[in-house]
Amino acid sequence: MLKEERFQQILQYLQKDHKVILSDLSKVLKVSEDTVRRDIKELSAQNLLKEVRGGALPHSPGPVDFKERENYAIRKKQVIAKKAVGLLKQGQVIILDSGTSALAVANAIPKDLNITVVTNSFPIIEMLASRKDIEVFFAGGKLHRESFITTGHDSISFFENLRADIFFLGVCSIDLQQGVTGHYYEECAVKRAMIKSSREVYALSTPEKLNTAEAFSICLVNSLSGIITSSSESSVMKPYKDAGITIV
Amino acid sequence: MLKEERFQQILQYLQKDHKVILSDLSKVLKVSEDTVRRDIKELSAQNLLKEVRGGALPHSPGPVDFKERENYAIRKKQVIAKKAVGLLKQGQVIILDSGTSALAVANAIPKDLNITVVTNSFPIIEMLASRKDIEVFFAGGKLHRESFITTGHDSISFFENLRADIFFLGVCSIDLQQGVTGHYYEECAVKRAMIKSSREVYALSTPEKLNTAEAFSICLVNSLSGIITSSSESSVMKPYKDAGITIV
DNA sequence: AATGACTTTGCAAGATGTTGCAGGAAAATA
DNA sequence: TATTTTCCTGCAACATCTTGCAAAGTCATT
Repeated sequence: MLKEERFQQILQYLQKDHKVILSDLSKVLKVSEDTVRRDIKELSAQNLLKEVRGGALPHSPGPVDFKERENYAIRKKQVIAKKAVGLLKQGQVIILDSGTSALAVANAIPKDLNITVVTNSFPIIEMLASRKDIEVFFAGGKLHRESFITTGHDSISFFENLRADIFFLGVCSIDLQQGVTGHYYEECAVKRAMIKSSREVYALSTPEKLNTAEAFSICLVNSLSGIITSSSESSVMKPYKDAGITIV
Repeated sequence: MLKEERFQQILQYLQKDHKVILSDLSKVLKVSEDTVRRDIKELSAQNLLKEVRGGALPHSPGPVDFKERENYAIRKKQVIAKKAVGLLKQGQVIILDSGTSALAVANAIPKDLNITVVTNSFPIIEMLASRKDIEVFFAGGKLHRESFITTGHDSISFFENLRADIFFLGVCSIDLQQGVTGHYYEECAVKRAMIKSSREVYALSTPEKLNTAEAFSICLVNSLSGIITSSSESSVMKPYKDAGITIV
């Protein structure tokens, strides 16, 4: 059985019984208790459960189906998120964009990384509110209700006065010719400022967003340090690789 | 049974019966009284309940749930909120502070007023997210987790570049001699900037906050345009009235 | 296939956490 | 004050966790 399979099973049991116990899982999954313990430690680092002595509990014992729905979207993008946080190094300053992909990245930030997060997205603030190990800065500006972010001059100038190590550009359309494009003018303007202020820029993109374009231009594909995607089909990514773009 | 499970159960019983008794819990949870005592001591250290001789009590009377408490507080402060929104005029720019009083004001803003709200409080943004008739600006800065606001240079300079009609100063201590004072240095610094940028400043204060003082000074009482309070007892307010302060 | 770098797994020894118990201290009650 | 109840402390037995290590497995490259 693959490690990821075990992860899924552990989370499933947790959802069903509202707790899991090391010795039980060891029997059911037919691996040693040590392995289960290590699995749980890893899942805990991803904020998917709470590690306790002897087993694990759901992270929030509150209303299950409410959080579940949000978690669903995040879990689907965990492949992307995992790749993204893999790029992070101790003490870095990162910019997190809006969108569920960026939210998944925020959720996946490991415990002991001591990074600083800068964002203009309210959902990300909510996600990181309880993470006392992460320093969080928020870019002020006008509330943009469609994306639940701030935009406008204030937001842009906030990012202009900043130098970040990595910027994770949230879900948007990517096309080799058109570059990266977005739907709202104001939002794209802020994204451009974020790009300018970052040493590296990684676009988070699910495969279906590739080879599509929207109204407003954000940047050319060669401005990107790389594209992070969940796709394993190399055929979709090949044109980008051929164009010299790093695919994570 | 896991230790954390016991914790949850103890808290559950506490919520249901408004008290728990060591000997009872010992029987129900099938552990020794000493263990229950140690559990309660630990929960008490986390401020989740109040340890008393022979058992434990809920920490604060009233709703335990976070959101519930928010609603509860808002309802209590509706008198203040109603008085506050009575001062508003079409098209004005207002600054809303942090705290539940200001949140109650945000909640009470009438539909057709077309005002612009500026704030550094995340709960207020959440409250106003669906109000498409209100233009909302948010002051960026460093996330201050205790109050769920932004603070620091960015936040202050945001307010410095602003001219508001009215500022509703959130819950804080007021005393005739000490003036208006607050608990966190950073928070107070932002409040001072808000005051400077506003034509009128109204303090929102429940009666129990009057004649108390905290560590950091925000302003003198004569810098206030008035105090908005729910108290109908004129005896409490008389010294302030005598000092020439408007009481709403 | 074979190689080498890397990850995963199970094991063992020592460290740490948890629990119930006993004896004495402290607080409430009579 | 005497008595009862509850609380704290230290301790021993036990369960669980951490760490390091070696064997087995995985993967890309040759």
